[in-house]
Amino acid sequence: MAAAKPKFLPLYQQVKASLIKRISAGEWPPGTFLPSETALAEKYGVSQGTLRKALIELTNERCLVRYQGKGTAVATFESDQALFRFLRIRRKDGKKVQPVSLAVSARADAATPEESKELRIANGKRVYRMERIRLIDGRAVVNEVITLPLELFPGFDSIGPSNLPNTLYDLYQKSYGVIVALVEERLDAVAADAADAKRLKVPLGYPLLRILRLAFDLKGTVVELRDSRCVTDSLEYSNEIR
Amino acid sequence: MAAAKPKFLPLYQQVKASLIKRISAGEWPPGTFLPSETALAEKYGVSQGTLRKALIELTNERCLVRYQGKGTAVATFESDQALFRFLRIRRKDGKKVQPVSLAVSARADAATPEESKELRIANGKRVYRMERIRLIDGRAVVNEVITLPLELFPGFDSIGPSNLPNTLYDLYQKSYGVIVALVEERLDAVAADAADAKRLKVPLGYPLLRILRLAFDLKGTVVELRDSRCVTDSLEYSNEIR
DNA sequence: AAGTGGTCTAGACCACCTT
DNA sequence: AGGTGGTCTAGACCACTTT
Repeated sequence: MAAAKPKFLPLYQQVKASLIKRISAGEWPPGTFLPSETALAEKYGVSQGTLRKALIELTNERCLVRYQGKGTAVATFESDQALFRFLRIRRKDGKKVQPVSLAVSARADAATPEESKELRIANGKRVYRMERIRLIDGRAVVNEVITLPLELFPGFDSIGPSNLPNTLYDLYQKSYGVIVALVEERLDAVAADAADAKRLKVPLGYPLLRILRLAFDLKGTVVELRDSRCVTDSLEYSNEIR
Repeated sequence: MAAAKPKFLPLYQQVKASLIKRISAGEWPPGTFLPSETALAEKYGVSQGTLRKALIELTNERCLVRYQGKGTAVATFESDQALFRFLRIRRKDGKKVQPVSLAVSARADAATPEESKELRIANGKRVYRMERIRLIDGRAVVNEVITLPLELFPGFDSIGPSNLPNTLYDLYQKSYGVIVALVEERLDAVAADAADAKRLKVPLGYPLLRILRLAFDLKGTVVELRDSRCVTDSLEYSNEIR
């Protein structure tokens, strides 16, 4: 292309940024296919190789899925791979687990100072707060509080506590167009408090693995705060660092 | 119908495998530069683009570092970025820490059944076992046991316990050509035992974050087992999932 | 000015999926 | 057979580092 640009940003980065914007805007809903490489490349006025580079980066970032012979689709949270993408809890023998969730409470409320800070919203803004227990093999092993900024999830409080699905990220994406692209987790060891002891049926002071999670969308906005306290008798948190 | 799958390995993957082999063999020691893309491409009889694809993958896997205008070098563990690559422990305010190590004991021994299993070596093979404490801000916060298969580190037992450097991976690489390319960590919460209590100056039963780490080299061989038990009063384990 | 990696192009062919 | 993404090539030009 002959457009003289004072920009330093490589062409494929510009294309990538544009694609992120269009995907975020819902131009291609989750699970649907983008136009082919050749078609997109022509629309953008770049070569197929340049466009491909943008698509490959978005694929590496789990935003797209490419199928040889079929096309390129916007990623969903439905596939098995995606389901376990953010779930680092495993059995100590290495086997994967699919926890069952049990809602304890769920309601809209004003954000606590800590929630405001973590979610990066103004103090006292309205949030939706869910408490739930997660069971593995019928035993309560996770005591969890999930907080959402209501601004990003209008009408979320009209969903009854008992109607919440097991996999929330799929709901966020399908109903609100909120795509969780990155989570940040901070772990430490804590002693079980009275609520933990009651809900998880462990003695007071029992060592729990605490996981504080922040979820970010494609543009880097914080979309969820999650505080999980886990009994790790038969479970462990598994991580790979390359 | 047992359809024999015709193995099709792309050219750039073959080149990549060959480069891994040559780097592992020490043909280009850590920190030194490889021949230029054009030179390597000609030697392999492939196009520059194909060779570049191999180099870029190795760069993504932190095995190489590419400098525009200068060349491509074998990565080391010296840079600040590399130093913190496997260190996920941070202060709770997010600040990085550089722990100081204090050797408690270090000696060769026969592998315990658990060590054999984790290191994937025959039962009773000789290992080198190091116990150490790690201090942050002068306070003992990590109680750690590190086990190495002596076969991979001949003569390691001749290093005195007090001569061990703070950053072991740099030593592995420089003295034994062992490049740690990937670590796998499994975390849980445990209660402090008598040894923990004494060394970390916490009450018996105090909640500790336990990190079991396996380190792998470029070819996927287990090269180190590390069992760390951490006081997380002012520290946390930080992780990002994409 | 020369050499390196980084971007971009255009075209060929291969592997895979669908019709 | 036709379309899709995956690999491979050859060449051009740009950005950066060194001489």
